Amino acid sequence: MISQPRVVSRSTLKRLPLYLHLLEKLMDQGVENISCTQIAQEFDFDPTQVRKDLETTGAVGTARIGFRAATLVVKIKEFLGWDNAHDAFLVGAGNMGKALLGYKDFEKYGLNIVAAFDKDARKVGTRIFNREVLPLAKLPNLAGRMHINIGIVAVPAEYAQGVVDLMVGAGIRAIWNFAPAPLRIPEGVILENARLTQSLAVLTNNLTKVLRK
Amino acid sequence: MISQPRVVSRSTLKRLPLYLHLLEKLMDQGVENISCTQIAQEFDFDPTQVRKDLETTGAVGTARIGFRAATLVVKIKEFLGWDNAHDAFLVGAGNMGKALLGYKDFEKYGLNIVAAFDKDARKVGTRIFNREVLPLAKLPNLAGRMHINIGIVAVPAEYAQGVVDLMVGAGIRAIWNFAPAPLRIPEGVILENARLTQSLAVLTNNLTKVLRK
DNA sequence: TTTATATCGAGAAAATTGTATCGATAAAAT
DNA sequence: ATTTTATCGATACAATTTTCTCGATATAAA
Ligand SMILES: NC(=O)c1ccc[n+]([C@@H]2O[C@H](COP(=O)([O-])OP(=O)(O)OC[C@H]3O[C@@H](n4cnc5c(N)ncnc54)[C@H](O)[C@@H]3O)[C@@H](O)[C@H]2O)c1
Ligand SMILES: NC(=O)c1ccc[n+]([C@@H]2O[C@H](COP(=O)([O-])OP(=O)(O)OC[C@H]3O[C@@H](n4cnc5c(N)ncnc54)[C@H](O)[C@@H]3O)[C@@H](O)[C@H]2O)c1
Repeated sequence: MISQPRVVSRSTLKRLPLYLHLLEKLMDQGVENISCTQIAQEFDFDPTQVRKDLETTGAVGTARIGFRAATLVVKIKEFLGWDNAHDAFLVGAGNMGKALLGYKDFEKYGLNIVAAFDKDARKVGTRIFNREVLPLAKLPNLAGRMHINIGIVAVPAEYAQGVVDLMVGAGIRAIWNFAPAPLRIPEGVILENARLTQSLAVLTNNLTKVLRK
Repeated sequence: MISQPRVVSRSTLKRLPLYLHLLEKLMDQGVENISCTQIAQEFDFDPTQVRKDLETTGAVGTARIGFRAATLVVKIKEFLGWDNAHDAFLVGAGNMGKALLGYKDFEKYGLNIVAAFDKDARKVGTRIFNREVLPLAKLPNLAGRMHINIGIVAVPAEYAQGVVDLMVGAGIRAIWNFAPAPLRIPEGVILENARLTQSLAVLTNNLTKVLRK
């Protein structure tokens, strides 16, 4: 069995997908081996940092050669839980919900959205990117029967807590939240916020500083 | 003039929008003053951390009372550059592009997407959420004339670098990138990646760890 | 009025994260 | 065959970020 480090920093975790995207691109181009130095150059990171990040996945390299790209991809995917797809329910088939439903690459990232839910009667019964839009009332029962672990929240902020409570009650273990609202979850449930506004904040703050000069 | 601290950490910058969302919610409920302790409780942060974050915006509180919510909102928005809207161009009117075009709250966050561009002839000429979809060839000229500072990249990864080069050539100063590709930009241009897969990586890694137990 | 308490603001301490150094090793160059 | 070079892996060091401590202050309670 592979023994993994007990703690991984969030920063490391967030850099791993970057490496993965790069590795897949390079492999398409026929690259077989890659060094931390090369990876670091692509992102303007420190090579040692890359090495440490890769170390957490359990990958081992060889001096003067680097790491085998194929092995690295497998190791990173394993580590992130992207080797087996997790089935997920999405609630809120609005603009963002539709974009997520239409994103084919999620399968590569271990995410398989199997159904959507909405409270809008006009949306219920339609199909979006080949997934049925179901009434919210059906979520608890279905989530249990289908062993759904991941719930995606794409409803307006004021309804987000209600949706989360429903999901948690239905046995969902991990929540990916797109609403800009602080959510309360019970111990043991995983909450991850995909906050676009945080990213935007960094952008506009930097831009403002540059423009003020 | 308000003298701002020279350096703000990215972490602080990313927490500020969280506070802002909370403050706006609380103000709707009639709250006038709020302490760092209260804010910290909402997010499970350390109160001192919140106090330091708020300090960077130039806000000052009073002992035993806390901060005036209204002042805090203004200060944070000022600091993030969300007090005046920045006009932006969006390239790639696909699933994600449409979601972004349809997001009304961006105005609150200082972002005003004024036009969309796409290379797909079937999309060009249509309107999405009341914004025209224009051919890519028109971008350089229009960006200059309209003094566009922000470019949003929502095209598939393999085309992202090309779009960025076009934007930079057109004088765009800041790029918000949604494609999972490492991009090269010249000195002085701001690049911010809105990488959803990073957030997903944290979620699935945590979930995998829990499920393995 | 006096005392208790919550909070700010500043600075110190601790923890975390990132960077540099160095020996070992494997390939390439001489 | 020997030297040089690139890289890994381990460890030490540095920077940053978070958390703790404490005095000052403003309100509320006694
Ligand atoms: N669109 C974006 O680009 C964007 C960007 C950042 C954040 N977000 C956030 O994502 C969330 C969704 O945004 P959107 O643009 O898709 O909004 P939207 O209004 O287009 O869609 C919301 C959908 O949720 C449904 N809904 C509302 N309440 C519900 C409930 N209680 N149960 C089930 N369904 C419910 C609505 O019927 C609608 O279909 C919001 O919280 C928004 O702030 C969106
Ligand atoms: N949809 C999602 O939920 C999601 C999530 C994460 C990341 N992303 C990323 O966002 C980007 C867009 O994703 P999407 O789902 O909207 O894809 P999409 O295929 O739906 O849309 C892409 C759009 O870009 C246009 N386009 C392609 N090349 C172009 C070019 N050179 N110039 C101008 N327009 C061009 C296409 O015509 C299309 O309209 C991708 O890089 C994707 O990886 C999307």
